[in-house]
Amino acid sequence: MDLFLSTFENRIDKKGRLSVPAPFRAVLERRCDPLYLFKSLTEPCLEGCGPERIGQIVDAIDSMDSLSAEVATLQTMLSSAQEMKLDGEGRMMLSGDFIDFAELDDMALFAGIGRSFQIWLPARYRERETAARSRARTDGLPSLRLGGAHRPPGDTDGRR
Amino acid sequence: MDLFLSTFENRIDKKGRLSVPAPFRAVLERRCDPLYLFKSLTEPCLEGCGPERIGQIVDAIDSMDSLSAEVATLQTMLSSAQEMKLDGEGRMMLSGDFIDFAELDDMALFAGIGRSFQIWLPARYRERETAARSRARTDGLPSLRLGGAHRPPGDTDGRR
DNA sequence: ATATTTCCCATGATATCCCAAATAATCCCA
DNA sequence: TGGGATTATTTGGGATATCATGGGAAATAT
Repeated sequence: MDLFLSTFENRIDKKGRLSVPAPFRAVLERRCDPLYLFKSLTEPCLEGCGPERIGQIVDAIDSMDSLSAEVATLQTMLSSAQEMKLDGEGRMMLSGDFIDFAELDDMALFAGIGRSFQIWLPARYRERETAARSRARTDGLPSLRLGGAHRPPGDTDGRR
Repeated sequence: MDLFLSTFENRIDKKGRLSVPAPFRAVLERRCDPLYLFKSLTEPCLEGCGPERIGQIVDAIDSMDSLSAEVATLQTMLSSAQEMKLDGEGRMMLSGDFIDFAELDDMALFAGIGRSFQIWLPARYRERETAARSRARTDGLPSLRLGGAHRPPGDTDGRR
């Protein structure tokens, strides 16, 4: 299973183009997946993912009560989602809406978080990162249990 | 699975014509589907879809008690539905009834929500989006099953 | 006949494609 | 292990194509 990991910082040129980091492109290309971006529901950043995540949202909507507030929320995600077409060099064009929403100017930070990634204003991402780390120090770590079944024998605990 | 995603804001010209966003047209053309519009049952907007969705509504009605109130409601959707014909440039003409119902003036906002899309007065759509986002921040996100292969292996859906 | 609607072409704005330069990462051999 | 060479990646800019929009003319209806 290949995942989106690590962070990358790329420039947004004056035409609004932004290179998708080559390792992220490689993940998508291997799966022959197009890239989707949408506005995060809870944070000032963009989320990037493949089609399976979008499909989950569509299916969830179909299986829910169409009058519920939750459906409206999921619809908001879809309405902000775009299939990004990449040019020959692996760049995408960010719409003005995306740029405004994430408050980007000339640099964008890609943060891989496994099955998806986020795009942040670099300064804001770093604030968040230090805040999260200091929270971890005072509040302790969230409980992490790594997949019990497929751990090699001899591995005694699931903490990092 | 190609879907209606993202939002587009287009002008209604003085002849009453409105361009259907090219990506939405592409979805319909690929399937050789005509476009249907009908009045939303629950909100002041128009719904757009292909024939399969209309068929679903018809089937739902057939399978229900024909005297129920729900059937009457669903029939309302069908009776407001129109097959839209597009001109060579991909524009449609909205009837006065549609314009009044969605309270449109000179701009229309298309919001893709997967298998269908909606047409809103832009300002009204934005209110609704803002409300959904603040709800998501306070109430949290609707639970989506993540990670689970939720699709049989070998299913090629979702790829370009 | 008059008002609409449909078809057709023109235009400007914007996205896409294509090639080249600059930067960063990797390799290879001493 | 160091350092130069090679390759991969990111960035820039000009040319081309696509799309939304506007208006005139032809067709249709009232």
